[in-house]
Amino acid sequence: MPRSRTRNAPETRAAILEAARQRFASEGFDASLSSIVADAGITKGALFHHFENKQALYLEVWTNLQTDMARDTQKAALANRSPDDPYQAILAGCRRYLEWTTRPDFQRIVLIEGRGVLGMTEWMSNERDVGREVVRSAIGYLVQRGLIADDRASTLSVIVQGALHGAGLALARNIDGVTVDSICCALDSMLRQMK
Amino acid sequence: MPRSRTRNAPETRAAILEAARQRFASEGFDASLSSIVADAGITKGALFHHFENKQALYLEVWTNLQTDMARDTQKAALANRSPDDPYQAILAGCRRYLEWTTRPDFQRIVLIEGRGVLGMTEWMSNERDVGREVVRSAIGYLVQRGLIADDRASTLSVIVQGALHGAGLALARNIDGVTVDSICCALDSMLRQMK
DNA sequence: TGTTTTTACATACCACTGGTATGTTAGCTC
DNA sequence: GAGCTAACATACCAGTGGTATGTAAAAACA
Repeated sequence: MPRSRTRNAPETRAAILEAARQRFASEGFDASLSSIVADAGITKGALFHHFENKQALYLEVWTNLQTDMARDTQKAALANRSPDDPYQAILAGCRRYLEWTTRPDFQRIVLIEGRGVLGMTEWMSNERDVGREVVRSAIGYLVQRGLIADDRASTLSVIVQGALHGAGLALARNIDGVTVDSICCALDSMLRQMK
Repeated sequence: MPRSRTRNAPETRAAILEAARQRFASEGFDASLSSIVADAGITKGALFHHFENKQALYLEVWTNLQTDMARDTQKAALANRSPDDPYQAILAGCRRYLEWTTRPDFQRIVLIEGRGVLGMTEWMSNERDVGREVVRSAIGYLVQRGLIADDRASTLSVIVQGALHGAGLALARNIDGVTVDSICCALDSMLRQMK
């Protein structure tokens, strides 16, 4: 039933995004727009007024989750800086990231479906990969300290990001022998041995 | 136009799979079944006779690519065994895997869309992850040699797999400073320092 | 050999989807 | 207070995955 209250564009937009996040999290991209607009209490007209198409809506949900995670992860890292151990902060960020991978909406929307929905063009070419930027800046921090060679930073970044990604998925899948602690332990020695 | 030749189930099935692989590689899961059956020279009746639904068709295309890659990778590893350096074989396998990540169909179907299409249930719960088995057996080889602790094998496996995955995607995305050689070099030191 | 059953498709059709074209109304501008 | 625009609602459409049904050939069986 369409809402009777006076119009309020930002509120409507937020309602759509929230409904979409929940539907996409539970049913994936296949979640119908009809169900989303019903949850949001509006109609398809409103949805297509605020978003160009279904992909654009998904992109915004995906981006929001991604940036929230990045911000939170970076916050955790900064809060755990230690003057005599540069790795402490990064490892704290890793641990925080692993917490995010336990969130069902993050799992499905960011880890599982996102890349496929956004497609080759969106996902592969552009610089929307916020996670990579975070890892990259963490590695840059180690480069600054002289702990990693400058020309290896890019390669090590993608490897660390991939490792974190795989570890998060493994946690989500409850793979035997893989725990948050076992991962953090492995990452610890892995990072400290990188040069 | 439906084919006029006498019926041949395996051939029809193969034609569907081949047409599906090409369409899924170029247009993604959104590729319509109409276009696939047209390419294969049959009708939707035949397709739904051989496959339960679109997902099942995709699953088979995905599985075939995955197993082909696994076989090829393992072959490359075995062909490069060296009596005095156990890492040689594994690194050869890694290099071969990176070659696979340059194939457009492998990129899109396995690396990008697969996990999303198959969905949480198929992808997360079951043991269809052939890549993980390959990495796991490689790590198991190092465990046998006493180079890695047994209880760390699982965790290190998911990390190595994730690193390879991320590296492959980075190559596909042409990220600055990331080359096959830079990755192999990083993996080399990473593997040798694992314990 | 004649009959029945099953396999391997083709055809016709349907519910539903994302998306569009067209209203309609509240609020702001001048 | 006339005109314009933002913010929706409504009605509709082409195309989709999927199904129900038809059918001919092969295989199984008598």
